[in-house]
Amino acid sequence: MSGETTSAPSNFIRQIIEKDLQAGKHATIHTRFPPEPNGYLHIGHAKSIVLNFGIAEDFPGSCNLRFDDTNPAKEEEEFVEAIKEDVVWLGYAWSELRFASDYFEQLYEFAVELIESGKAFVCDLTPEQVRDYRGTLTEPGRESPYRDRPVAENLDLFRRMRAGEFVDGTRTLRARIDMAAPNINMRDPTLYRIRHGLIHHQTGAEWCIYPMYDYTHPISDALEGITHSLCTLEFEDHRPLYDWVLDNITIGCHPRQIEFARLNLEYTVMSKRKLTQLVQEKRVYGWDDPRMPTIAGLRRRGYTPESIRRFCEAIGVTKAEGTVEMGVLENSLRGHLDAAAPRRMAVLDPLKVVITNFPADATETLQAGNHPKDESLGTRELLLTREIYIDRADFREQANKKYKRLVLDGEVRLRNAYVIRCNEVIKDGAGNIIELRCAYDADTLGRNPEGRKVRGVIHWVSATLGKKAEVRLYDRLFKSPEPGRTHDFHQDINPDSLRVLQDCVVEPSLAEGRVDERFQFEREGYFCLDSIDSRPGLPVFNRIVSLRDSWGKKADE
RNA sequence: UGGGGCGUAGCUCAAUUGGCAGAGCGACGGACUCUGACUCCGUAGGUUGUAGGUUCGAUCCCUACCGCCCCAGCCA
Repeated sequence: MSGETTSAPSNFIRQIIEKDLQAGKHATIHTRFPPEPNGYLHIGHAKSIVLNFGIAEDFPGSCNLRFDDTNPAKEEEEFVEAIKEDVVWLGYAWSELRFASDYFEQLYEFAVELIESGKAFVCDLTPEQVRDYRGTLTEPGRESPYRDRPVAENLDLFRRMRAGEFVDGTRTLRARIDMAAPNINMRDPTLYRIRHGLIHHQTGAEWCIYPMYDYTHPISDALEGITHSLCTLEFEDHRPLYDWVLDNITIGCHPRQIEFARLNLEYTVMSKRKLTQLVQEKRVYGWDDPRMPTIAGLRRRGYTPESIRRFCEAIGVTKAEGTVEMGVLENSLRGHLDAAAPRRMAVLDPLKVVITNFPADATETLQAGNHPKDESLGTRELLLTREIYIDRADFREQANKKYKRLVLDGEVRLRNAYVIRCNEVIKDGAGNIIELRCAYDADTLGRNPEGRKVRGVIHWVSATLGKKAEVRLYDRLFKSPEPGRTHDFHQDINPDSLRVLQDCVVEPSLAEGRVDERFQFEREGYFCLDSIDSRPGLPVFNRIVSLRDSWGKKADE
């Protein structure tokens, strides 16, 4: 499934890079995407991926995938693999695959250098004391009593920290910067902490001290020759520390950190903490639940990599934080699939129609184009029989003139087939409509009837030859555009985010569908086979997104 | 109340760095149509957060306010 490639729109980061290139600062551009493997990637990460990999593609240059794996308490191999799969699925190839843990030895050596130059010290304060000494937003902090330890003692203590001589929480390595700095990140930040008993997914039990993000990230970037280190806004305060680290060690590279606003999407949550909760509390079926804003969820839902890339380019990159309407994501999929998806017919809420003047045992084979505007997508055969299903919503006993589907004593066209007239409505004892009796006009295949206009077109499937299917309709996971804005986000969970339709009937050609195919069910939306639950005998379709519907919005029912 | 950021149409973003405030999406209306889709045409929508100042001229420069976001993990 391919689409046209449009070049990514410019943004302030690309402009900075262009200027740096013109100024001769760099020969080529190197970026990186640095996820922490403590959860699955979501659509917000996609924004960063498209930005970083997109820049590497366009300038051109390279982009590494680097796992920021400095906290083994939260990280797992499962997430490493899931993240790699997501990046590949989005259509990108990293230049090099790295782990921050690849640099643990070098990180240690740079820490020794900082100690030797008097820029770092081993601190014996407890976590509570450190918090106390740090001061507040408005008051300066106090210097640690261990701040002026002799270099030799610091060296010895740090070596013994590594050797495992001290208990968790008893000592840290701290940068020696300025406890009175108005930027709290500069108040002698922690560089290393002690963590015994953890099995790191990459380094096993080799280390019992782990470096902090603020120390690890700039060095990892520099070691990889990154030219532009792109991150989200909350790290803006950390940039002085990023620069301080690189300015105070012997390293021949100083990447430029540039911050941009993270993505917020209406009617969903994007924080890993909340997504993890949804999974653990079983509010969804897993990280890949089709209602989740994770890449895995969107993939299972049926979103195409192309549509996600389009979306990321459409929303732009700035420093102004905002919330993007869900419709923008949906439209990116519609735009891609309208051009690319073959059309099919599926009846989601079947109502039997007997075509009384159609021979009982006959089957008429009709040719139908797979796409109204693209003949290259070919044609398929439709099987018309005496008994068919139409959607319950496509019939009313009476309706006003704006309603252009089937009414009693009215006509409608069966998509790709004939015009029928409804002559009789059959009801059960309770007054429910259970069947329609219609007659077809044999002279209306591929042409309009003489002397009258039939405005409506509805979809249908043979009742005897159609295949049973389950269809899952998804709605937004939350009822509120900003879940948890003023309260606990659980209160905003939409109880009707999943509707399962068991008795759907689809045209026979859909029985052979493959998981990676997307279809437009005409007049309904875009659908794909569920990759997990679909079975040969009972296909399960996910509705990726409905068709735009300007009718439903107008007050009618 | 310290520090760092951000305020342009309903949403997301532009505006050649001081020269008539635009686009896409959405909304609304219409045309077309064997998908109430797609496509096409059109309309509405703005005190550029507010108030001053500089200037012939300010979204842009200056000042002061206002609002929102982030920061006091041995998380990232």
